[in-house]
Amino acid sequence: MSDTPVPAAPSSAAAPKSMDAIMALCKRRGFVFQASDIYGGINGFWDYGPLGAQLKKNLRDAWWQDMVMNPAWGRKGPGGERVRCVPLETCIIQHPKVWEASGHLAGFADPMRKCPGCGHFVRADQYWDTIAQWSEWFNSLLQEYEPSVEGTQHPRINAERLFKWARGKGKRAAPNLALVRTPEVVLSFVAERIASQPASPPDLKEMTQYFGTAQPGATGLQQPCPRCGAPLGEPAPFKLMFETYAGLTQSEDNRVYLRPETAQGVFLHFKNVVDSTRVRVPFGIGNTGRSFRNEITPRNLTYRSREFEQAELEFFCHPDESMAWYTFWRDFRMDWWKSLGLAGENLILREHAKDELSHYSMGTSDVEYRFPFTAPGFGELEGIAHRGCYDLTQHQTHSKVKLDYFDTTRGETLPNGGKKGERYMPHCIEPAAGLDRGALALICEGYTVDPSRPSPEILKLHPRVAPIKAAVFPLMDKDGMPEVAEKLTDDLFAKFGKSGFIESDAKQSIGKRYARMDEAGCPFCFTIDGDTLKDQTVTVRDRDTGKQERIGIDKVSGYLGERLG
RNA sequence: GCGGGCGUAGCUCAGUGGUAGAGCAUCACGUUGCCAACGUGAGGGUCGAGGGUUCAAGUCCCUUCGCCCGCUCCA
Repeated sequence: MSDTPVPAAPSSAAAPKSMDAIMALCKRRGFVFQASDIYGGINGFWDYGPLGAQLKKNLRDAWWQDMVMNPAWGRKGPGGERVRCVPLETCIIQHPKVWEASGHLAGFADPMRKCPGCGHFVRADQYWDTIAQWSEWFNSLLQEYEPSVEGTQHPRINAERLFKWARGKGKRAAPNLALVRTPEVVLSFVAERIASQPASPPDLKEMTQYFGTAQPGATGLQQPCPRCGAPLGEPAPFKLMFETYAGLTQSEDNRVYLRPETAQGVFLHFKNVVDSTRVRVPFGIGNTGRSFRNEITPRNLTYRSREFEQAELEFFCHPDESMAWYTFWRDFRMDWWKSLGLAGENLILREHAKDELSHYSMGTSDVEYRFPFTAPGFGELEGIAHRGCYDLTQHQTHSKVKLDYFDTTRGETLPNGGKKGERYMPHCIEPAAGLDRGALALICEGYTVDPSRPSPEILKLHPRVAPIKAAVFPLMDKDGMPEVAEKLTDDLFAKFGKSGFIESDAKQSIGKRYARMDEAGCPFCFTIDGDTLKDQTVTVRDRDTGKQERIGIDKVSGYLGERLG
């Protein structure tokens, strides 16, 4: 160690963490590997190494514990009652009609049109909306039109102004637009069109297509790219759901889909759960599992991958209470992520604007984390959506099975003191978390470079999720210390092995062993030294501060138990 | 899908057509004994993959795969 003064570590806001350094650590220490690595990798798929697998399992277990087994840490719901949830585990492949009912099939099969000029994708069914709202050149060109003849949709054109636009502004805004490339030719086709059918002049849409077409006789009218003006290619369905076949033949009849979200499996069993479990609305059903989306652009390690794991709760309640439950879960989910170490300004709750909501949603919030690759912006960790009664209603309609609920605690009071009951379609609040994104956020948040320490890279994982719970080191590999260390290791394994590794290492210098544990995110190291043999005490070293204290060897498991949460 | 950058040891990277390299890490032995100590040694590479040019390719050309960044997409 040098004696030269070390400058204070820059604050996290001033120096964004290096994603490259985080990725190197992930691979070096076995958190994340590229899937099919030795075959060159496969785009959009990532595997977890030993530490990553355990980190993610700890995150999943924490979710399971805090959302299903002891929901919301025992917080009372809006009505003052205990929150009730039950677990469920549903298949990745479900009946294909499920995705028809949920809207995923239609939504996912949207034909996309690709621009050969700039590679831009446009949804075929939203072409005119897109061009009117987003296209710079279109809106610039629009200003060159004369006002339309009163009472018609047909703008009048002024060939001279359009020509000037094509030679000037158009060149920059829409370099590939036919009108810009060959204005004389295009304008002559337009003049021809107007002269041939004076009774029905071209409207704005037709005119726009003329401007995007170099040879209408040869190609027919084409639709120009909203970005660069080149004629868009043929619509092709862009399927965001993975497909396969269940059965002997690869026929249309046997086509099935890998689920793009776990939630639908839960809705399908709403009635089964009510009928088989003594639950009453309000209650929740929790489900974790893999989902699949054929993302166009997988990016940023596990942040957007094509196979990922969700942890979703579908919480069913009476429509009148739904907003209160929405608020309840939204606030709890934020607190939950904070409790795992994502405290501070890197975590925000973002309420969606009205125009951002799905047509059925009465409110949606995202828990968002400032990842190094999104900074200064944020990336979604979890969405908490008020889905109304949309899903149950959809499945009721498509399956023709009644999914409404008869609530015997509501309705008029009967003469005998009971309630008449009320039949209604429950509303659903859905906190849906991405476990891979969560694990990645924990790694990014924990990753710390402290140049003042001899081992600058530290992974400050919360003890509850840390894959290595503790390390036991004999200071020297002799004089009876290894034997004491081995006994303590066995003891800690028995007590804490279910939630993480207990490391033990006698090789190399103590500093090197501490440093290795810092980088792997191990929160506590217990060191057996010469004094241990005399007075039965060990030193505890804290990962985040490097500070040490001395405790009795018989107090170690209690000490650890308190802090692992 | 487009544009740009990159791909050489576990990690970070050098290598300017002519013998495959360094630091760190890993392992062994010795020394040391509370913060990546020191010494000596060892293992580890189809230079992402395939093809081409050349007497000769990590290096030049083509194709392809993957990662990163910017667009784009994200029901």
